[in-house]
Amino acid sequence: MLALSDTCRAAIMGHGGLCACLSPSALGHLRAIAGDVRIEAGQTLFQTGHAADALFGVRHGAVMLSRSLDGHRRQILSFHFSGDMLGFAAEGRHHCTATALGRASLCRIPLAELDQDLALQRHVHGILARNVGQALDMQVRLGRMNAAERVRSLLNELCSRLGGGRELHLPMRIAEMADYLGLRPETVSREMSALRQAGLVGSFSPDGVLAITDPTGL
Amino acid sequence: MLALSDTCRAAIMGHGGLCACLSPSALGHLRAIAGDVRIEAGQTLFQTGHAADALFGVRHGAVMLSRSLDGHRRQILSFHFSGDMLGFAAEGRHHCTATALGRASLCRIPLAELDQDLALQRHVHGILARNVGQALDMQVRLGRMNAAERVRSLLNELCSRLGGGRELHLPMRIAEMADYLGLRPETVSREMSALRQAGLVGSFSPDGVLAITDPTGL
DNA sequence: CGATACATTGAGGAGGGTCAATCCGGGTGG
DNA sequence: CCACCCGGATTGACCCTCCTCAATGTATCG
Repeated sequence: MLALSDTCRAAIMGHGGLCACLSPSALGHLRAIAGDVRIEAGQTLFQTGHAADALFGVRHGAVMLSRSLDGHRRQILSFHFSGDMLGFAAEGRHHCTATALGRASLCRIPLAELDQDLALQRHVHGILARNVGQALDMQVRLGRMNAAERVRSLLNELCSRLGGGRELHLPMRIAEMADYLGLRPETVSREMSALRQAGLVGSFSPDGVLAITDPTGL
Repeated sequence: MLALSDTCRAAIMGHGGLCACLSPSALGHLRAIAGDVRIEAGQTLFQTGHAADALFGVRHGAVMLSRSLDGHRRQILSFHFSGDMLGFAAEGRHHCTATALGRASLCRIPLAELDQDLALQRHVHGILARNVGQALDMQVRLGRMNAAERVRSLLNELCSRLGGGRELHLPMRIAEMADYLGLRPETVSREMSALRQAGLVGSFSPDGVLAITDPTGL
């Protein structure tokens, strides 16, 4: 098992990552206080309304945050990959549910520990501010983009966040993309087919690998 | 002119307000560092991309945050009323534009001052976390609600935030509601008419006053 | 009193939802 | 090794919600 600092450094994210831009001494402290969590695909890390007593950093795998409306309408709020943080809550209660998209491992930083560390606290504040910015991006997507634009912008986002050049490894299924974009799975599939016919992407293999034929064209 | 503490105390908001839950001594300090800003209807407080060097608290009036897509598609991200804070930015740049809905007065807290005050900083962190929660509410609205549900939830939100019992004073026009809800003005108007015919709301006078006939029915 | 700005209402059309059939790859069991 | 099954992606046909465009109503202001 890799040490916390190693796994977090391994994350490419220049921004948004927790450990990426911490000093060695701060990293040492963080390693001392951070716990370890592993969850299987589909399991939840926390649920809406649960008490929030820790922040989490994704080491490996992918986690999604979601909320459901009257039980059968689901809105996926965000995807979190290696190096990303999640678990921010207001008034001590989680306002969404965190579910693993595949097997995932995370580090766990108790809020009590966070209160002790001023530098870490400021760092987390910056991450939180960026989270707000991403939430606003989503509002524009959901409020003012049509289906084709939504799918393209999602692929763009995933390309830049997951890297991987011409092979985009999607950790989620069409159904999750749809619930993230405010669309139906059929609509997402149709738009993907349109992109394929336009020569921008290749085939979408069932193990989640999508070939990006024309990265700039997206 | 009212003193800062007075005007902020006047704000009813139990949560989300800046001054509401500060101790008298903290309030004194805040009054010492906070500046004063007044803007006319339609004027902007800051714009996307501008350097962010201060937070703002609404004293009187209403302010909206918005972002525009290719110039002619606008998404309104949030409305801010008396007692609300705005101006949170990531990496020192504003990621949206703040526009006054009517004549508005605000207090201005330089970020440099904020760095000095630990208690205030923690307080602001809490407000920021709540802002994230509201942004997630919007994602559910925009992604998974139909037109009727969006309009009703907006009216509900405004009722609870603006108070005023059976007379809801709307500081924005139909066009702004539409750009907030991801709809067209005509659609919002139609849904309002439907609520009127259902007996839930009364007439919508051109000065922005909407009679709430059945507050619980919403 | 006309002019302007905005809300309202109507008619028609398009985008995306809904439902159902089909396809496709992988796993299972004979 | 092959038939079968199963979950999910794909595709098609149809329909409904919301958008679009245009006309009308209405209050405010010069």
